[in-house]
Amino acid sequence: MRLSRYFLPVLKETPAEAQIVSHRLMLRAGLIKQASAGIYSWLPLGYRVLRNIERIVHEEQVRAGHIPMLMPTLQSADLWRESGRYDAYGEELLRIRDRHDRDMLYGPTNEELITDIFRSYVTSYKDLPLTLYHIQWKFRDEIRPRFGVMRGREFLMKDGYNFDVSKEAALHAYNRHLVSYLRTYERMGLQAIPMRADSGPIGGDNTHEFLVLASTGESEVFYDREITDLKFGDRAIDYDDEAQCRGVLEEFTSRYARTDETHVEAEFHAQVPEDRRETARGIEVGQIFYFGTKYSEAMGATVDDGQGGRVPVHMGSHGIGVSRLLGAIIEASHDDKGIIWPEGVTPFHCGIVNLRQGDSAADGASESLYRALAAKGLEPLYDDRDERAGAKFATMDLIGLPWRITVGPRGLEKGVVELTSRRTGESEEVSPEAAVERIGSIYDGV
RNA sequence: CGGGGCGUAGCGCAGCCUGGUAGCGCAUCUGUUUUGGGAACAGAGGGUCGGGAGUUCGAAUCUCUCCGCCCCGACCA
Repeated sequence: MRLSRYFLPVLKETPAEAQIVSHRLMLRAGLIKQASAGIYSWLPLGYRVLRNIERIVHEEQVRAGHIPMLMPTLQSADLWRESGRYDAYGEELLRIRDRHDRDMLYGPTNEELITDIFRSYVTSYKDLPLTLYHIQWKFRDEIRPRFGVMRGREFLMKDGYNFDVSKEAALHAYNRHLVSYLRTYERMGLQAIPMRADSGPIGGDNTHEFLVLASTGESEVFYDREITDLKFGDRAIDYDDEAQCRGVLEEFTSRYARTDETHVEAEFHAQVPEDRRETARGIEVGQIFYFGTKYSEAMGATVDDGQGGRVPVHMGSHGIGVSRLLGAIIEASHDDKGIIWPEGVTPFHCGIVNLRQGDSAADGASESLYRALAAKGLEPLYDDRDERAGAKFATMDLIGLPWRITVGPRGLEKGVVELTSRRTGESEEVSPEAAVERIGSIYDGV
């Protein structure tokens, strides 16, 4: 993409309403624009990151054997009356009436819809196990939206639902989700720690939240410092292997890690030596639940058990806050100049800064770099504006592309361009061909 | 919803207390000189001062009312 033809409204000054760094940077870098309280438009650059996060979530879900689909945002109140949640959910549920005076609602979650789909078609244990998921906009009419996309009212969420014939099978689904979530967050450059959580209005008694440590997080967290040394990495995993999935769960959840909702000081002290006790703040970026037959019983989702009877299916639900992840990633990865995108989610693979627009050598070298990167399947953002170098660097630093190639007449006389890491700030002079190779190899396997 | 605050040019703000018909910085546009970390000079455009009502000869300014937004608290991906 050529910056001169793109739509990237960066702000030099910080908008007054933004309190936390990720919100400020999202506004300044031209990622989002507030439409009304807790509701945002995704501008082109922010949309690219959102789509990248979505893509990673899809890839990891499919890898775990889960099946993508799409359910509507607007739902009939009738299903929610069936589950009992139409009245139980409270003011966060946005209730809407259509022209025929039918009660509708903007879905805050989808247990009812998915259970209705399931019971309409699935009648045999032979069709299980089954996990369906979608990535769809949700609406929760928060009392006080704040922190930009971190606590919006409208937000994009991946929510998945597993259906299993027994509790044991459903717990494997739970473990499988935990493993796939660990992989998902790591691909985005995040460390998200599973912590024992509270079930809230979804219900159920087996649940973990995934927390990204950040000083601006809304939850207070208590954990054993050893947990932060755990990495899932690129280990091979067979998602159908129950023992393997359970092993990962045990590895990542055996140490003390809880949010303020479930924290018990005495247990914390008993289980963790003093020098490893950490108290910090965290951003919740996902949650997994096993809730048994709560919805299947209420809504009659049963299957033949193979022995002539019918049993309600065991279910769980699993969520990843896709739009919130942008905020979480920025909170975890920025400096005083702007965002630093992890390679996995960056909106463009690298920036090209032409220091002397209009200089035929610099223009020509920039153009050929641009084409060479594109030929490798990479998408560079080429700042071809007739601006001074400082302004171009400031823009690149703000929007946070992890790599930058700087092209100028002086370097070209020596046959080199400058390759700079946004994260470390370190530069090296290499030939244009070597720069293309290096960027290509960085993104191999990302 | 309770408490606090804000709404004036695209953005950030001053002006309001003490009424006299709107200003600063950045951005934008034109021109010239510039160009290796947010350029300089000269000129230009852009505002029914959130909406409505009232007081007044006269309202951004005072009063009432509605709307929107932000912050602190109770709720949550």
